[in-house]
Amino acid sequence: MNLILENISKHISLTPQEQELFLSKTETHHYKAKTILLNAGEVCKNSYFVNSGVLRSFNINDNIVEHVMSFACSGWWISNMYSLISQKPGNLFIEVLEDAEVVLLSKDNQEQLYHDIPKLERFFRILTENALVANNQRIMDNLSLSAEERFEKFCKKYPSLMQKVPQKQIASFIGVTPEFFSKMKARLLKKGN
Amino acid sequence: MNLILENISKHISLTPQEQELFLSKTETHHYKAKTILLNAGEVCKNSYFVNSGVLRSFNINDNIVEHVMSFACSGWWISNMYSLISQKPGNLFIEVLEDAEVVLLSKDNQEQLYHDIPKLERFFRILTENALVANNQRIMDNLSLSAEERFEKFCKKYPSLMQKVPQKQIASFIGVTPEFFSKMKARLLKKGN
DNA sequence: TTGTGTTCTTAATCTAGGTTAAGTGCATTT
DNA sequence: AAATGCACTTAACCTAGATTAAGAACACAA
Repeated sequence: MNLILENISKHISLTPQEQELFLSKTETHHYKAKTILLNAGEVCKNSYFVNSGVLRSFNINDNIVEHVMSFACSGWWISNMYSLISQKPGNLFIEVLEDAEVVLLSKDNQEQLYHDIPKLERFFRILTENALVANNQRIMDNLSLSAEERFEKFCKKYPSLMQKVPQKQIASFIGVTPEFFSKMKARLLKKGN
Repeated sequence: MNLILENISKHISLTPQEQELFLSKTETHHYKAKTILLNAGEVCKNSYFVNSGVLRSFNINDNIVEHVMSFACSGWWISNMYSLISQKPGNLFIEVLEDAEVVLLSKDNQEQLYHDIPKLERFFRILTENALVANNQRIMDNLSLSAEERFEKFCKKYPSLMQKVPQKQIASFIGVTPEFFSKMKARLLKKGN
């Protein structure tokens, strides 16, 4: 079955016609690793749902340092929410890390769907609530945990990502330099586990 | 006019009857400073909308250190979203910092309202989206800015809070110790501005 | 097959911010 | 009016994590 419909059906139920309407408003594309789906400075036109592969969003500050905002693998949505809802240029890049099949839902079509299938308001509300809870937790973790503790939490939460993405990007995600991450990893391996 | 209805009308329009129904599902209370509206370990039953005064949410970790998750003043909502949606015990406290008038909306009534006035799904979706954008920004700031830069941003974003809340709580919010905050503030004052 | 780049590691050195501790100036309670 | 407790400051010292630099291991393009 279709992953995105499965995803939706966890929170609301759509009739077959509604499902078809929904899908008709999306586009599915295949992208090679390193493809940039959104550049900083552009207005974000789409939400991206990952069928397979891995994407990430990140920003680059003045010092030419990348900061990873989020990863998305199979079953996850990713976008620049700020830019998407304000339709102003954002400062996030969205990039393919591993060859991916991605479902695109444009902002216009999303608004259209809210109109045609009001239940979808509920679905996206719940989706956004869950994202907010995850972000709340990440903020608390950044305020209260050491780099080592954040790393351990990351490993438990996203075990599959450890293999899939370059570790310098995990370092960036949890908020340390690649050099420190490497040192920390060696330290953890030494003292078992 | 009623602040909460004004708030809602910025995103959706309710008929007078709907407005009345909405209000009938809420309770308004007055609380003295230092009142705890929610304790860590409890299940969060309400969303809180601040008519006047100031609230904050925070957690206390093993070391007996407080970490401020959020402030809420006039016109803002506050809750423990994790606990509210999962109905599991959370680890946040919600406390009144300055005598406050607060509108309570229980989870049950909120669900009831989604049913009776589906437009409210849209309102709360938009509310949650905006909160998510703000949290995204806070995560980026924590990853990429120095304490000094985060402090300056805080001052610009919430000028009124600087006067209203103890500075040790602002320190906690931006992620530094009160001692370092004090030192940093003195440094900034010295070099003008 | 030899470049050219990219990721990862290691190590020396540095610093932003934490810790500990002591003291000051308030409110608020008694 | 004394006492207790917070919020804030200052200063000495400490450390998690950053910076700089160099080399190793690998990928992949020409």
